[in-house]
Amino acid sequence: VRELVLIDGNFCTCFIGVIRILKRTLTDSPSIDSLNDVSTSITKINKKSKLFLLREAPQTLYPKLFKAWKVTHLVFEKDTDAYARDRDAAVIKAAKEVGVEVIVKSGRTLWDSDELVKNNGGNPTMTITQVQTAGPKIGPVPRPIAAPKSIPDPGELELDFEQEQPDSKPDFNSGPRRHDDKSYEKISGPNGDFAVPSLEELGMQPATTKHRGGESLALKALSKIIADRKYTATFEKPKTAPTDFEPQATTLLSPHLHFGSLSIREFYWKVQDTIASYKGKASEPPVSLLGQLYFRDMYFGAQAVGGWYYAQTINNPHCRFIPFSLPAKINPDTKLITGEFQSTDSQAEEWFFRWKYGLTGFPWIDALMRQLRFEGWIHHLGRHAVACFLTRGGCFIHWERGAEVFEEWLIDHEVASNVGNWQWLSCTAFYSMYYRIYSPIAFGLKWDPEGKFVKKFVPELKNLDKKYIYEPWKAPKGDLKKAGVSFLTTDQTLDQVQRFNEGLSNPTAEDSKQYPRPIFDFPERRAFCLDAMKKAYHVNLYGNDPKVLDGSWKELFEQKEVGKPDKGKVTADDNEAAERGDGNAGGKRKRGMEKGQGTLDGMVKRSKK
DNA sequence: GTAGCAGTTGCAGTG
DNA sequence: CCACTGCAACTGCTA
Repeated sequence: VRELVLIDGNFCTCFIGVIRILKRTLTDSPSIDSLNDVSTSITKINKKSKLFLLREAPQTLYPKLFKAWKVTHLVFEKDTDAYARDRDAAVIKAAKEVGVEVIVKSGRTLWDSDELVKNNGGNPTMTITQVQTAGPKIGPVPRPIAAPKSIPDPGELELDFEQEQPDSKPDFNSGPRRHDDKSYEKISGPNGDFAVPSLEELGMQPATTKHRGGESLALKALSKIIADRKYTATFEKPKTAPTDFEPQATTLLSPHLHFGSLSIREFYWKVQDTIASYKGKASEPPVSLLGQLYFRDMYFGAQAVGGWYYAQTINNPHCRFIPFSLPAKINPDTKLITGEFQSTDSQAEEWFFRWKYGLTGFPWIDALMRQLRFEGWIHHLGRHAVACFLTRGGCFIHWERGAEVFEEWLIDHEVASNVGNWQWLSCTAFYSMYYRIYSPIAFGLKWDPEGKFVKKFVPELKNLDKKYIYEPWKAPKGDLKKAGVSFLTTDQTLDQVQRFNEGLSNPTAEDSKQYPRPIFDFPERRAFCLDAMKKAYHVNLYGNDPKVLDGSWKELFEQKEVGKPDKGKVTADDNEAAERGDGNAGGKRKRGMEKGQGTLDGMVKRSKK
């Protein structure tokens, strides 16, 4: 983990932001754009000023900086991410010790996530309804505040202390880095001017994404959206095509919300005012534009309670335990995930890496994963498709593995939304209709029967007849020959995966006409997953269950196996579980436990019948 | 306390 | 092209 700290001004006000350069690879130029844009904006207000950037972690930097620059006030935005809470607590403590006044403002979400939780009975917000009830209790979303008209001069910028470099491990950027990271050689940057670093300076190759960052662009994009009143007022997420590109069907403003280059209040009120003045019938949450923001607040509210455990299954009381392949390794002392996964299933591992690099042999899935890797953004429904495919609707691989890939590549990545959506799609939290499974063939076909999206991102298949574009393995030899397409062997496919994993090969495979065969028979895997999900729902364990923690969950699943063929029995169990009334105390959820196994902690508060 | 309904966006088949 | 159903079936919310 490396951090860059942004500082401006040092008299009575001090504008401070923190940017994490974390697990960023091929896609990240919006972060750099955002920094440059805010710096330019500051200079426009005061020619002597700009964004002053120091290269050191805030936990170690601030205590020294407070003294060196005689800081009187520290102002920053509240951040409820688990890491950020720890970091900010350390910084606040250091500030208090030297008498620096700390002002924390909330503005990352519509409502302060801790307040939202308070107004939801102290519980994590797990449904959109809860957000829509709890939010307004806090009050209306505040109107955005205009940018300052003046900013004081920066003053002296002398640094009378040594730089402390962060740990070099773990180094998430070692893969895509092309030469040494020069950004940490000097605390005020290579030229001593506190400048924003370039990707080159960080040792990274040029970003492949076409998406750019910065407030100027964000406001322009927002104006354009608002100008289309009908689009803004009648937006319905499920009716937007995940296959649309240039232009995409949704707003593409999420990266700006992530980087802070667009105020969520600005967005909320611009949309709200447009709806208010719209003559026709406007759409409503959850499908409307504002509905999307409510979901974001929902995930932030859930994270605000869960802390570090929100982002993993183990020790998470709100995450259903499902025995997916490739679960995380756990530190037994902290019960936190270590960043590595258990590598005991070689087939699952092969499937995982082929999924990651867009080589599953299912063109719809591969196209989406390549769009993710090179552009850092995919449509929400596209994310659904690949997430369902990796987890409960295909590979049966752990959602944490998918979330890690999204964290690495998405330019709009936020822990709360990313983790929450992976839990949603894997039916481990927020959502439970696991029998609704996306087809890697039918879903793309529904939106894009011509296969334009696939042909754009899987150019190997660009000459293939649309009839086979979602199922090239079904194409007759003649059609394949005409399109110049041939199939990679498994070994060749794995070589390709290896090259991509090392960041070596030209990612677009522009000149290749070779494409993998599908990793598995989808209908077969669909049936397998349905069955496995059903079983896991009946066993009904959550991440904080002692049996999950100590590994004895395995026995429950084996016993389940024995009773499985008798369908009537399962139904009877269901009924009994429902009758039992579910001792649902203190957030410990143990619903529908299997008969004869009801000895787990906290579950046996049977309501008297 | 409970029954019935609805749920951000499934799919395949029918009319 | 749309609306509806059956598939086999989960859970929060509301009345």
